Amino acid sequence: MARPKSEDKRNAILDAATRVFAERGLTAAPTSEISKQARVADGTLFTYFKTKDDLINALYREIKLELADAMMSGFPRKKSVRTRLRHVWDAYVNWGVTHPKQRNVLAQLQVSGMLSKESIEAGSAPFVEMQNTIRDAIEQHILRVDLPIEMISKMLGALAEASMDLIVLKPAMAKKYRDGGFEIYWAGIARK
Amino acid sequence: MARPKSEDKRNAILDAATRVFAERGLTAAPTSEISKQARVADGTLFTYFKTKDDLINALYREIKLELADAMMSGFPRKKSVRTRLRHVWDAYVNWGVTHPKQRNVLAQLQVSGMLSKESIEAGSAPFVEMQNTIRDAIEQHILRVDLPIEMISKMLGALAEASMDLIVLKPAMAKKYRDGGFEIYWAGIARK
DNA sequence: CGTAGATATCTGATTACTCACTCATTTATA
DNA sequence: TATAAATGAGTGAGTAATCAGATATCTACG
Repeated sequence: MARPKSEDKRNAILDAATRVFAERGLTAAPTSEISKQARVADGTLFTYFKTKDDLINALYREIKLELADAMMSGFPRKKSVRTRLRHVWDAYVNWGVTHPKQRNVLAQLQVSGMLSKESIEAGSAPFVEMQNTIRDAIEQHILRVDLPIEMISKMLGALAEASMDLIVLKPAMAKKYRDGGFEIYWAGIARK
Repeated sequence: MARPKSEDKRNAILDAATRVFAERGLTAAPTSEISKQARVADGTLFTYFKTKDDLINALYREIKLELADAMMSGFPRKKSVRTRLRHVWDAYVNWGVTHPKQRNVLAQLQVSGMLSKESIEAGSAPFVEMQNTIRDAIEQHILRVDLPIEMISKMLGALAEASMDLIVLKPAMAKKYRDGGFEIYWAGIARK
């Protein structure tokens, strides 16, 4: 290899893409604006990502990985189910509130229909540990027996996202929303 | 007025827009494709909606109104809080499942940043009765006192949307998801 | 009832513009 | 010195919106 690709440039492009996508929307954002903000020439973007679609898929994987890192670092494997879920909840909500652009882009990506099967698969891979926690919980009869496993994780995501929306709207109430959200979740899924 | 605009044509355009937006995405959808599917000339679209942006905002209001109709028709004003919320839940979930394109477009619109303040206001106006129900419930101490009112409605929306996603994924489990979703919601917000 | 005129809609070719991507040339690194 | 990356003007494919001419519908009047 005569001249290697630069990891820095790749990251600069992904960073710029996050900003521009968040600001202008996935399809309305011109690649020229992304290369400009990344301080590379228009053509350079295409040596790192063959097409805009490629860039979008790569960005999705990148952000998902970041999120998984944030959620799974310090995961209390040995603690109670409630504690483990609470950890996931807090890490998720805190990440979302502190990374609004990434969260926004992720939301756009998930409804865009531009993600390949492979990207979607790759994106959900880092979250297996959470799935295991929930399986555990069901086997231990801590949760209502009549709830399918996929509901438990889906509802956590839904309520956490809703809590983030509220926190962004009224940051002063952050603690109340974060705690209250988890209370609703836990009371909703746990056995009496 | 020499020649009146036709309500039929307007509706045909809005209908076509729903289909095309759902299929191709808000910004990727060409107005020419919309006029084609509506069986009017390219120019005609612009006598009914000055700009594409106008069309988008009008469509948002239209769909929101439909949804409000579906949710509030047959609303059991005199029944218990639980029954009233259950009515709203079922109507919402059923509408979403039977109107997947409208639901998809609505989701796109809400994160698009293309909606005017007026449209957003107009869109939420028809849902006041639901807000009143929740206010009632809080005053009657049926719900946990520590939950802010905006959380109650936000979480209903979030859990209902999540339930719809699951139903679309596995239609055979529709009843289980719809009932289970509401159970989680009610157990989450109600006093013990 | 029928006709004329006024006015607005309808049409689709055209316009002005934007964008993803290419490519010939220059530059940096193994 | 060989090779790949970097550059940015250029290309072709689209796109929202316009506009001049054709057409439909309304009102007024005989």
